[in-house]
Amino acid sequence: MDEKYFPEQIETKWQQRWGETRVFEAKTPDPREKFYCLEMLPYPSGFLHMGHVRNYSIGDALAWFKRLQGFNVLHPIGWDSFGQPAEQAAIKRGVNPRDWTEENIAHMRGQLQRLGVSYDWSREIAAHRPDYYKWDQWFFLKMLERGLAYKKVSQVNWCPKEETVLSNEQSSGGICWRCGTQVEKRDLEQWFLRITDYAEQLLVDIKQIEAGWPEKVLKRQSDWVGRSEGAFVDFAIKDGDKKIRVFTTRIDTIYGATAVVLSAEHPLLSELLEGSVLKADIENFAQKIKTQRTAGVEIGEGEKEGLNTGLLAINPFSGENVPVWVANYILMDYGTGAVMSVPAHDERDFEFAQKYSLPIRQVVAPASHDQLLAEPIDTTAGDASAEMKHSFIDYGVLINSGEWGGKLSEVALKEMAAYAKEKGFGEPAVTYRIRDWGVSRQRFWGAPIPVIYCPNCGMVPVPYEQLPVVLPPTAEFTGTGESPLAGVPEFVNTSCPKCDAPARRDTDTMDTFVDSSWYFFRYLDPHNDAEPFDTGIAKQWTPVDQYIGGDSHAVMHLIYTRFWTKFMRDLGLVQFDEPVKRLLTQGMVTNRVEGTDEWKAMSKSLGNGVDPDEMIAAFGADATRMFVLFAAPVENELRWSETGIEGAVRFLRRVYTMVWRWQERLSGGSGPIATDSRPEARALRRKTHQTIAKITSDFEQLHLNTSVAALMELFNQLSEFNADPAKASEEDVFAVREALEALVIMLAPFAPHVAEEMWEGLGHAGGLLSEAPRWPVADPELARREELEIPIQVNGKLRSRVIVSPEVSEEELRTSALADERVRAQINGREVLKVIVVPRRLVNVVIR
RNA sequence: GCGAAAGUGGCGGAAUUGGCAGACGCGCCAGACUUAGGAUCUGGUACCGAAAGGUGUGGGGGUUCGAGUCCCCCCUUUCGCACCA
Repeated sequence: MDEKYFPEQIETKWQQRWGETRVFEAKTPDPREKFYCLEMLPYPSGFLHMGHVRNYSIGDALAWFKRLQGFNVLHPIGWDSFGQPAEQAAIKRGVNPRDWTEENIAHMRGQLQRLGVSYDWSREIAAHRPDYYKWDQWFFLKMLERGLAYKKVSQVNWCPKEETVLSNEQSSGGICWRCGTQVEKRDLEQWFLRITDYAEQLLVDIKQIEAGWPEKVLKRQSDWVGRSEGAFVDFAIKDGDKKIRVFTTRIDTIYGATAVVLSAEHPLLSELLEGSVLKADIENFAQKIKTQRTAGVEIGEGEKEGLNTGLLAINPFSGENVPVWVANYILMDYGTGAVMSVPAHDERDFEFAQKYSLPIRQVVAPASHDQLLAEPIDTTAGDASAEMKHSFIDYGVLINSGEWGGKLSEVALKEMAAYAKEKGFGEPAVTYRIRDWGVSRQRFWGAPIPVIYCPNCGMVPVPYEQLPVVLPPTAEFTGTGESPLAGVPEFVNTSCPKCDAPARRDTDTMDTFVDSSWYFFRYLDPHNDAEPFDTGIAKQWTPVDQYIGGDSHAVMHLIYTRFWTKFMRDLGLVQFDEPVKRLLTQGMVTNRVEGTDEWKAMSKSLGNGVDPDEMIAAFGADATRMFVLFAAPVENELRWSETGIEGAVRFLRRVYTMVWRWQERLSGGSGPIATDSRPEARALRRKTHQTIAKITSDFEQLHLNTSVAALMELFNQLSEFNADPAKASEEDVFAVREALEALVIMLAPFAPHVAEEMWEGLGHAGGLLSEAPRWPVADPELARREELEIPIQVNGKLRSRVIVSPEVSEEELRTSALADERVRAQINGREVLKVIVVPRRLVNVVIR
C-alpha cells in the first residue's frame, strides 16, 4: 500500500491480478449455491457510454456481493453484434461490417476491462460469429419443423430510413425503435414466427414472475398481448349467401347495432360489390385509405371517414336489416376486420354515427344491482336515444332487446354468445392484440435464413448438418430495399438439398432480436458445437437470478425472450416457463442538452455525451462506479453532474488514508474480544453491526444508493472515534479492526480495486474472494438499537424524552413518563384523561 | 382522450412503512493551513425570527393522541397506450 491513493496504479494492479488468477471464472459444477447475474448484452457501437457504465456497475455490485456471500456466481458478457449500425457504416463509409464490428468489440472490451467489471471473459460470445448464429439458424429450422415459422404476404412495417421491415414491437407507436423514423406500411412476403401461439402463456405465466419483475413492465407486456374476450357473430348479407363475421366484446349491445362496418382491406369487399353501381366509388375510397396508411398516417389520427356500400346485412338476433359500410377506423388485422356498429354504446361508433346520421338506439340502461333487484326495468319503454349526448359504454341492464330485456350485461354476454353458437351464427371467442413476429430483414448484417428455393421441390430447409449458412465476406451495400445478399451470386446460387438441382438461397437475414432471445443460455456452454447448449449445464445455472437492463426493452426483447424460452421448453431444452426470476429496469443516464433546460439520454448527435474513459482517467474506475451507484436509486433517471463525482473520490481517499494509518497496528492477527468498557468503542461496534445489517438487506432490494450512504456513515463514526493507532488500547484496536474490515469488504461491490488494495494492506493475502463467505454477518444483539429514546408527548406535543432499555415494560414507561419533571409541569394540576403507550415507540399523555 | 406512477431544502435524495422530517452526498457560507487554492482540514447550512419561539413534505379537506406516509377532492409533472370493436 502506498501512502497516497493513486487510483490508476491500484486499478491496473488488481485488474492484472484478477486476470492472472481467473477469480471471476465460474466453475461448473461447484458445491456452492449458484447465482446467475446477467446484464443486457451491449450492441458494439464502438464506445461505452454512461448508460453502460451504470448498467454494468449495478450488475457488478450484485455479483461481488453474492460472491462475497459465498455464492458460485456466473457473470458473463457478450456482444449483440448483428444489426443496422454496422451496415449503415458500410453504406456510408464503405467499411466492411465485420471489420467495423470486430474493431468496436476490441475497443469496448478494453473499456470494460479498464472499468474493472468482474466478467467471466472465458464465456464471451458475439452474435455475428458463425459458431453463434449457427444456432439461430438451428432454432429457426426447429420452428419451421413445428409450424412455428411460416412465410406469408402481409402488410408490414417499413422503416424508410433503414430500408427494412420492422416487427410490430419494433415499431410501436408507428415509430422505428432505433432511429425514430415514422414507419410506413408495405405489402411484402415475409417470414413470421408464431408468437401468437404463445399469447395465452405469455399472459398466464406472468403470475410466476410478478414477484420479481417491475409491475410496469408486466403491465406493458400484458397490454401488448392484449387479450379480449367476446364473441364472433355472423351477419348474413341480404340477397345472397355471403356472411360477414364480426368480433365484439359487447354482444349484449347487439340490438343496438345500426350498421355493419368493414375495414377497407376486408377480403370480402370486392366479392360483395360485384355488379354494384357503387363498386368504383368504394374501391377508390378503400384505395385512399390504404394510401394514407402506406404513407404512415396512423389509424386514429384524423377524422373518421366512411362510405355506405348500399348492401344490407341481417342482424341474427333481431332479424333487422342494417346497412353495410366501409370505414377508415376499422383495423383489418384485429378481430375479423369487421364490426357491428353500436353507436349508443361505443364511443367510436357514436362519433361515426353522428357524422353520417346513422340511427342511435339505446339498448343498455344504467342500473345498479340494487335497483335491478328491487324494481325490474320496463323493457317496453320507448326509444330514449333521441336525448343521448354521448355513448353509454358501461355495463347495465338490457332494454329494447327482445327476450333478453331486463338481463344484466354480465349475464347477457355469456348467454347470448352461447345462444349464437347453439343457433349456428356465432360463438364465444378470444382475440389478442399481439401479432406474429416478422423476422425477415432485407439486410446483409444478420443471420441468413436457412432456407433454399428449388424450382422442383419448392421451399426446402437447409439440412442441419449443412449449418451454419455462412455470410459471404462482403457484398455491395447500396442501402436499397433489397437484401445485399441477393447481389452475391456465390451466396445465392446453391443446389437443392433434395434433388441437387440448381437452386437459390433465401437472401433475407433474421431480426437481431432472434440473437438476443436466447444468448444467455449460450453463455453456459459457449463452445459447444453439437448443440446450442448442454441441457444438464443449463439446468444447473438457469433461470437467471437477476437480470438488469433498460426498460426500453419492456416489450421487445423481454417478450421475445419469454416466447423463446417457452419454445425451448417445448423442445425439451429447459424445464421451466420463465427465463428470468428477477428483473431490474435501471433508469436512464441523462445530461442537459446544451443551451436548454431539457434533460435527455446522452447521445452523440445531441452533443451531451459524457465519455466514461475521461471519467476513469480523471477520477478512477472505482470512484466513477461508486458515484454512479450513489447518485440516485438504480431505477431513477440519473441526471449527470460533473461535481458530485469528486465526493466519491474524497470518500475513497479518506478511507484509504485511514486504512494506511492503521494498517501496522491492525495487521497482526485479531486481538482479544472486546470488553466494551469504553462507551465510544461500544458505540463504534454497534454502528458497525447496524451498518452490516442495513447494507445486507439493502442489497436484497438493490438499494445501492443507501448502501453507499451507510458506508459513509460508518466511516464518519470511525473518524469521530479518532483514536491514535500508536496509543490505542486493545479494546479500541478490536473495535477499529472490526469496523475497518467490514467497511473494506462492504466497499468491494462499489469500489473493488481499492477494496482489494486495502484488504491486502490490512494484512490479508490472497485477495477478497475466497471459497468461504467473507461478507460480514451482523450480530443481532449489537445491531439492535441498544437504548431506546422514547419521546413523551402531552396532548400530542413533544415535551420530553426518556432513555430506557429495550426490555422496558409498558407500565414502567407510563410511570416514568408521568414522573418526568417537564411533563408534570405541563400537567400542572389538570386532569389526566388517558396515557397512550406505544411500546418501544412513544408515550402520549392526554390532559383536559 | 384513456391508464399508471410520482410531487420532500439550492440539487441528487433519506425517513425502521403511522412515531424526533431532511440521513448520506453535492453545492453554498465561515474559519484554519497555505505563495496560491478549483487541494486538504474544522464548523455551519429547511424556512421566518435578534431571540424565545413559530412554520414547514404541491394545494384544500378528513381519519388519528400523532400523517411525508392512510382516505376524499383539486393542481402539476413524468411515463405508457392511443380508433384493439
